[in-house]
Amino acid sequence: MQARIMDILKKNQLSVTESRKKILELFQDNPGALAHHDIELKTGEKFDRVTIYRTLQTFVEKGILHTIPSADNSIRYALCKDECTEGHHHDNHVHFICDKCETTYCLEAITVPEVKLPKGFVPNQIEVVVNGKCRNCVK
Amino acid sequence: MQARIMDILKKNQLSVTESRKKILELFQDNPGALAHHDIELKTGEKFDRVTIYRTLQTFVEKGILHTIPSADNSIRYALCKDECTEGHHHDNHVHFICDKCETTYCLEAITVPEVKLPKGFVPNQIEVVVNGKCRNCVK
DNA sequence: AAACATTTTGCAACTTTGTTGCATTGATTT
DNA sequence: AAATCAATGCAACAAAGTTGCAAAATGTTT
Ligand SMILES: [Mn+2]
Ligand SMILES: [Mn+2]
Ligand SMILES: [Zn+2]
Ligand SMILES: [Zn+2]
Repeated sequence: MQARIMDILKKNQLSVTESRKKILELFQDNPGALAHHDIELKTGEKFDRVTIYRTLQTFVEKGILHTIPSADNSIRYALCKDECTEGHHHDNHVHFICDKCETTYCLEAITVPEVKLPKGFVPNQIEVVVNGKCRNCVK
Repeated sequence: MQARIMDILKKNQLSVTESRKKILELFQDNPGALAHHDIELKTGEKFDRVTIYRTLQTFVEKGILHTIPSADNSIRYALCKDECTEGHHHDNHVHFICDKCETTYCLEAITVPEVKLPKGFVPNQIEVVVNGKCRNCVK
């Protein structure tokens, strides 16, 4: 695990710091996505809020994390697969946000469908976010 | 136009106030979606920020406006079609956010595609948001 | 392993965004 | 036009996000 984390940082030419290690570790240990606020809680006052903002920003730029849009004003972040590189994300999978437990899943196996657009519109990225009950909350 | 606006408010049993009329008017005159901040600007200090928050909230609850998720922490709002009612939205169309001019379009003609989910996940709502260049910015 | 150069961090100060309670104002009903 | 009820604006706050800068940590060179 620890090795994996170092690798990711090294590969992206990022210096290995406490906060970066800890935050990456959080994402590796957590099944779902995390919002800024979740990270603040889970790191327990250990790092400054500003550091967390900057770390997340760096990770997104480097292609280590991707963002998941939402209609509740709290962007969620999740680990990218290896194909993502600096400035070039390829996270074309569907995301699922549970209405009950709020867990956000990367459904890696479900790729986003084709979408036909009106004449003149040129797509760059397509986000598909599904809300509903997750497998733990459905019952 | 003015008639239309009164109708909408009346139909939803909302009292007809300056702010509600003005904000609805904004949405009718604007082709795309608007974020809270846009509305503040376009109404020019005329209404209290709190009033705008509450008006938007009311309109969403009543099925007059729907929200469009984004990954930039600013929810956009757009007019619903007539089928939407209190607590029951049916805005199952694709949204397009232009990377250049930031305009957000409701592509009413494009309905959201089917999405197969893993076993145990029960969908409630599906949001499809496309980023790219709009017909005015492409060229 | 020390000294140097370069990043990253934490703090402070600030801006922006969002929330809540309450008195005043405004809209609707009689 | 009075009475009733709902919506607004204000104040005071809480939460989220930004920026500049000195101090600390990291990586690199000797
Ligand atoms: Mn994902
Ligand atoms: Mn729409
Ligand atoms: Zn759940
Ligand atoms: Zn455009």
